[in-house]
Amino acid sequence: MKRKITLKHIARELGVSISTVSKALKNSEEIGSDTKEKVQAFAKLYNYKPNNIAISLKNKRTKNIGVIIPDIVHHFFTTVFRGIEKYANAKGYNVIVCVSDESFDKEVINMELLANGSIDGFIMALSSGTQLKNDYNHLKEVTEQGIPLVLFDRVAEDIKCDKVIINDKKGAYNAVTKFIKDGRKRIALITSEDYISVSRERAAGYKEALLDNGIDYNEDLVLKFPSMEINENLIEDFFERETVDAVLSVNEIFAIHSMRYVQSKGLKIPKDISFIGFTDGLLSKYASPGLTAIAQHGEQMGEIAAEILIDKVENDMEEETYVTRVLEPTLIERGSTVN
Amino acid sequence: MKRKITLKHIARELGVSISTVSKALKNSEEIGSDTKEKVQAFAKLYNYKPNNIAISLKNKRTKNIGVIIPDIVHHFFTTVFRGIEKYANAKGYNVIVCVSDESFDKEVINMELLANGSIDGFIMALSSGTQLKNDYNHLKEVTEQGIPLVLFDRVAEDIKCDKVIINDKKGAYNAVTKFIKDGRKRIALITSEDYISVSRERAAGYKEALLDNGIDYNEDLVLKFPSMEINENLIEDFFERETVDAVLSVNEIFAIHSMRYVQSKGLKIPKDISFIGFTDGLLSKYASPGLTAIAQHGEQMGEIAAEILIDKVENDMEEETYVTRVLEPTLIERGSTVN
DNA sequence: TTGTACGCGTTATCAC
DNA sequence: GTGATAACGCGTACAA
Repeated sequence: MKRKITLKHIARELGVSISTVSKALKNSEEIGSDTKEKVQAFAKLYNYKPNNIAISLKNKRTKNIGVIIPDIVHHFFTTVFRGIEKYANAKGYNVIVCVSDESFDKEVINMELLANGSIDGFIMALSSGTQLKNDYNHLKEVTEQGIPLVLFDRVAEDIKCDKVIINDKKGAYNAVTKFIKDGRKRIALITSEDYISVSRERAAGYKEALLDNGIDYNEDLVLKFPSMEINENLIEDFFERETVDAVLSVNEIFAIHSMRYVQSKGLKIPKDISFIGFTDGLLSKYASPGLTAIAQHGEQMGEIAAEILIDKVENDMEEETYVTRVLEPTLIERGSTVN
Repeated sequence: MKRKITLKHIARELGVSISTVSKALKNSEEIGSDTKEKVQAFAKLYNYKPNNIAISLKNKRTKNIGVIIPDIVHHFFTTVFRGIEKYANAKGYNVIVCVSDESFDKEVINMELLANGSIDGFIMALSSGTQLKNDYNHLKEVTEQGIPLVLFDRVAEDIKCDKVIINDKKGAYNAVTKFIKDGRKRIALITSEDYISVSRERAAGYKEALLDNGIDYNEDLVLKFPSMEINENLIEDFFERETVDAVLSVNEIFAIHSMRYVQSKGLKIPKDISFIGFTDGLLSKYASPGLTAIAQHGEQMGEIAAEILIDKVENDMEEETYVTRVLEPTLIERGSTVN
């Protein structure tokens, strides 16, 4: 087993000093060409590579960025992650991922762990636990230490940092407007509780689109799930109770379950009832009929977040100026709506 | 902005030496209780946390594990990752993820980067590029440096390291056996090229099950995609050319596309034609009818891989003994087959 | 042209 | 009980 070789080994072996070796490997002008050659040849032969950790300690830069997301087995987050990883890697950064599992405590623990020197900056989406608790002290502590932070998707108003989001409200607004144009009258919304920032925004867009088109907002047509977990009974109850001809869902899973349920009841999609769902993922694409979806451009979101973060990391400007980039959602039309 | 505080700061502030502070914080018996109290109070007040990088340098242990996977936007890999992350986190390790994007070069670059001190061990699935090239020198170099490596899912015979796989051959064998028991005669296989280890194994199981049941292996019934990319034309040609009453697919995507195509041609699933697909993911669950699937137990796979790796990392035994854990696949029956 | 000395933050050993 | 010193691996200002 050939252990990693260090400058010290090379120096000892060649009978020169460590700094000579260091300089020779950097092709420093100070070093004589014969010594340089000798050192470089030796280094190459033994495949010398500087130790990242030592360099990190010296430079106070790890070239690592920390990503904390609520869930990794989730198409949207995965997509964002790909964007982050792509950009970061191109810039020579590695990505450390921690999953908060929607839990406030895990989010805090992971964050504090990474903040002790392991990373140069954070990119994260708040866990639902954190949004529910509405406690952002862990974020504040990190930013006060001068560690850059970029939030995406699930953000909070009162955290001072850079943010990348999509215009959720507009996405919902456009979807509902399309329903109305298509002649739909009883438009339902399937969502989660309001403490999730994106759900709140989407619900607002839903409501506004209705009102702008002279349709009353009817709370009976809104099905709110207490968590991100699916509950078949609630779906069943809802569709038994209410007659609707269009459904906007804040995520794919809720939409797909609803589609299957109404289909099992003999309704035709999109003739009898129309569907649009947020997060243009695999399920939307492969459902039958295909689910018209509001694309959130996760990959782009990730790239932008990484770009903002790395820029901050590399040019640590003292001034506290934060940007919020708002991406425009896109409606991907498929068989679940008429077009 | 309150920068991170170090032992040195505390020492200077309290007028004691650095080593005294270090010991006091570790509750060392050597230090007087009044000094200890003073130091601990101060450290708490200023929220002192040891610097991970410095500790890593000293201990030659990073408490990071490197995960290199071909693709993150892929349900199976994502599932495995969750298992890894869960176990690693519970053991106090962080996970650095790199995506090889199915490319040999990226795999090599990422691996070398991380191997220079950033991680204590690797968990990875080979990229298709690497399997095609059949070049494993980068893995060899890493293991020869004494860095533990665990391969999962996409492995190669001649790499000396620990491995976690599922019995792909058996999964395919069982699926085909089920088809035959259900009275199916013309059983197709949709797969990718053989250089992908799992596809090769699955094809072998398919063949063996046929032969064991007295059915000739007919190459015309095997549709091979040149890459993991879907190609609608190939599917169309295949089903126009061949009449089949059962299809085993090495992944969900191929299966779903095929199902949609034959449905569009008026065939009924499972009456006229039956489907089973590998990788029990979201698509299988939500297809209509649901796709009977061979579950690969990704999360469990990840946990086992992490367990093996961390065990090796923490008890770096010199003896080179490697294990290969083989998980049993499970058939999840849904509407695409009769049961 | 080469080498010495110091610092990054921490811990362990040994001396006082 | 407390502190000085060395070491982890590297880079660099400064001295020779």
